[in-house]
Formats: sequence, structure tokens, C-alpha cells
Amino acid sequence: MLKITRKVEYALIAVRHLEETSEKLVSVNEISKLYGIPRELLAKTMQKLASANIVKSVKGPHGGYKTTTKTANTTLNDFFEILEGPTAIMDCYFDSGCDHLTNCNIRTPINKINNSIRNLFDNLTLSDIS
Amino acid sequence: MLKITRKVEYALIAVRHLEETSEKLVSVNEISKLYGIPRELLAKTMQKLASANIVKSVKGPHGGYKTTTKTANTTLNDFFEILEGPTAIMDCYFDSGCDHLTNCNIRTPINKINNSIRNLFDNLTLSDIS
DNA sequence: TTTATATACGATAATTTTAGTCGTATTTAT
DNA sequence: ATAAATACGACTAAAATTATCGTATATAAA
Repeated sequence: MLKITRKVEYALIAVRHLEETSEKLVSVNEISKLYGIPRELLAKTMQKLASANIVKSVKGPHGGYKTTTKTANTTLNDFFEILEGPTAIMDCYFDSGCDHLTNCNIRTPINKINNSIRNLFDNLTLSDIS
Repeated sequence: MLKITRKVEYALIAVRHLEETSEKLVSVNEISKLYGIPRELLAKTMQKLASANIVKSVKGPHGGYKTTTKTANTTLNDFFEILEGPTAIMDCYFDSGCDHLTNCNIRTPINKINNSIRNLFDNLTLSDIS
């Protein structure tokens, strides 16, 4: 529990690689071979980061991805939410209502935990954890 | 991602219920009916909490569970770890080694995130989130 | 202007993890 | 004795995650 997904793991690996080779375009193929990551999965992940301007994409031969001015000061919360949706330890507040019979007695605790975690990730940037 | 499991959800519900009916013994049957929780699953969960003295168990007819002096000031980190093992956003530091080809470039970031989360949960008790 | 390389994106299959069930043993109040 | 409750391990079912596949689009270079 409280695990990140492979998508996020792969995204972190890729972004850190791009930061190390700053400016230079690096293709998904290159990164996937270097770290042993499934290419198609990494590709989709990078596409999401690109459409949020966390990285810049360039098509065609010798294309690939590189960092943007936004990359380093992206918060972990934004990074995670771009890839996986809202940061919350339970889905109940985003999907349907509570499915417990009578009233839910953990609304307050769950909300407090969610807020604490969001607050933590809102105040940590990618460069903070490097 | 970053979700808690049902076991933890059910445990939170049960503990909060016990806190509301302090001192009185409440059976798993009662709680499972009240909140629509699978009995056997809740039972196992309570057994773990009991063996860690987060709650007290009493066998036999009219038996059940009740809070202990420890209950309210149990940290979220202890609560989670009793039920689900070490708090970490990836398994790699507890199980086998890194399975990426060359060197893992996210050790530092992952460690920093893990430490931040553990620090957060070490400083929040069950009563803090009530 | 054709070809090769790369991103973009949706659908589907495989795998893994989580959730839930079942059976049996043990304790204990009545 | 019996019935009600916890204790615990093995197994099954369901859900979520992970990975793959197919096709489209853009573009550099021969």
C-alpha cells in the first residue's frame, strides 16, 4: 500500500536522466534500453509529461525529449497528479459515494491524511529530491 | 496509487467505532454488520491490531474488542506498518535489489520521499486525525 | 519524394496484487 | 455440553496494474 506506480517510477527515472543530459534530446528508445524499461509504457508516460510541459518533445529522426524551464521546479504533487490523477489515499471522494451501510465514520481522518500528504507533496519539487 | 488497502480502511473504521463506545466490548460481527464490512477480513485485521496491543481482545461469548491506553496515541506509521509492513513508496529497499539494467538513478529521490512520508506519519497519531 | 525514425494514442492482453471466503482450532460464559 | 467469539492458515475471486499491439502523424535525411 501507499505505493507509486511503475508509470511514476519510470517517469522519475526518465526525468532525472534528462536532467543529467540537459538540453540534449534523448529518445524513449534510448532511455528504455538504458534502464531496462518497457518502451511503450515509458513512451505513454513521457507523452503525458510533454502535454503538461514538464518536458519538451520533438518528433522525427533524432527527436526525443528534453527538460524545460518548468522541469526542476515541478512539485511532486503536480508530477504525480499529471500521471495518476488526484492525490488521495482512498477513491471515495472522487468517484461514487461511500459504500458503507450507515454513515462513514472515517471521513474526517481520511480527509486529514489526504490534506497532510498533499501539503507535503505541494512543498517538494523535483529538484528538492535530487 | 498511494492508496491505503481495505484492511487499513476497515481497521480505521473499527478503531474509531471502539473509541466511540469506549470500554464496552464490541464484536467483529457487530462492526461488520454496522458498516457493511466482510466479517472474516475485519476479523484478521483486528487480530493483528490485538497482537500489537493497539486494541484488547476478549474471547468467548460476549467477547470482542475494546480500546487500550495505547490506542489513541498510536502513530499512523505504527498503525500502517502493523497491518501492511514498512512504509515505502517502492518495494525495492525491502525485497530484492534494483532490477534496472545499469545503475538506479532514483535511489536518492525515492529515499527522500520515503523519509518525508515516514516523518509525516510518525508525527500523526490516531487521535490527531479524529 | 520516399524512407526511416520518432512521438502520439487507443485498445487489448497478461500479470500481479488485493480482497474476500472457507475450514478448523481454541477459548470461555452460560 | 453448547454456543459465541477470537485465532490462524489455505485457498479463490476480483480488481488494478503492467505490458503489448496496432495504427496514425510528424519530420529529418537520402
